[in-house]
Amino acid sequence: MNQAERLDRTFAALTDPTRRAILARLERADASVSELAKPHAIKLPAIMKHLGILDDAGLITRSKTGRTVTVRLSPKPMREAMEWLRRYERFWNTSLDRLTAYAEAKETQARRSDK
Amino acid sequence: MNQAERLDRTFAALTDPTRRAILARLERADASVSELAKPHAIKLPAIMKHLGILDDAGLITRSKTGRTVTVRLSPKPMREAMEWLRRYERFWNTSLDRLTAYAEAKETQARRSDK
DNA sequence: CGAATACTTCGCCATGTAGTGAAGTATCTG
DNA sequence: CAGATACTTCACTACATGGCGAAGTATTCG
Repeated sequence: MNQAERLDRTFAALTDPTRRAILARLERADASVSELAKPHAIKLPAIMKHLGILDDAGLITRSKTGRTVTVRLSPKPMREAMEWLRRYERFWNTSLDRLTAYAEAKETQARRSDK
Repeated sequence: MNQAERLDRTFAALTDPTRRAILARLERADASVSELAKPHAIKLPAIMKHLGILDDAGLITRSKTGRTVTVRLSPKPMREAMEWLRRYERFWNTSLDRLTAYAEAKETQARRSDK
């Protein structure tokens, strides 16, 4: 799986509020499938699908002991996602005036080189 | 729109590689719709949908001058997304954490079996 | 053994996303 | 005015996601 695909799956996994809640819960401590399901109003099969998506994205690992499955956080892919976002830091730290000035300069430049 | 919805839309917008490429392009300079479309193998209507999704997520703004539309980056929602991810930094940075220790053990194990 | 527990899988439906070709609306340009 | 340019919208197909109830598989308890 390449970088683009990993980012696809990671961001996709993070789009759902139930999945973000599951990750936030796992940040505190490992949990079983039924413990993860308890706070949510949805049925187990839906939770299973969410766990499948989180697993595919590499954000959790699962291990079975007896009949209970322990889910653990494995947040490395989130780091990659965050590093992708970090590129835009300068935009949200720069004042709007400077940003607009920069944009307008670029636009003028672009028009000139077009002709 | 509340925080959860904004995160939903932001992460959803970032799942698609075409949209991430568009954002990366806009990071360098503002662009028209057709300029944004040029490097991609898909047709204009598909680009329009991507722009609609980026717009709904608040990641771009569009302004029409004559018949050309200038697209600008508006990355504030990305900051919120990044701040959500920052919570997990300790997991990928703290070597004393038991989960990280577990992950590293797994990795060492994997490397050993790779050789 | 039989029942309860903890998941897991199955089949189904509704909705959203990603793409297409075709047609429509403005706005320049010759 | 006619045609090219720059989008925009429409109608449609295909597939993934998110949910359900029902049924299945192990494991543990009484």
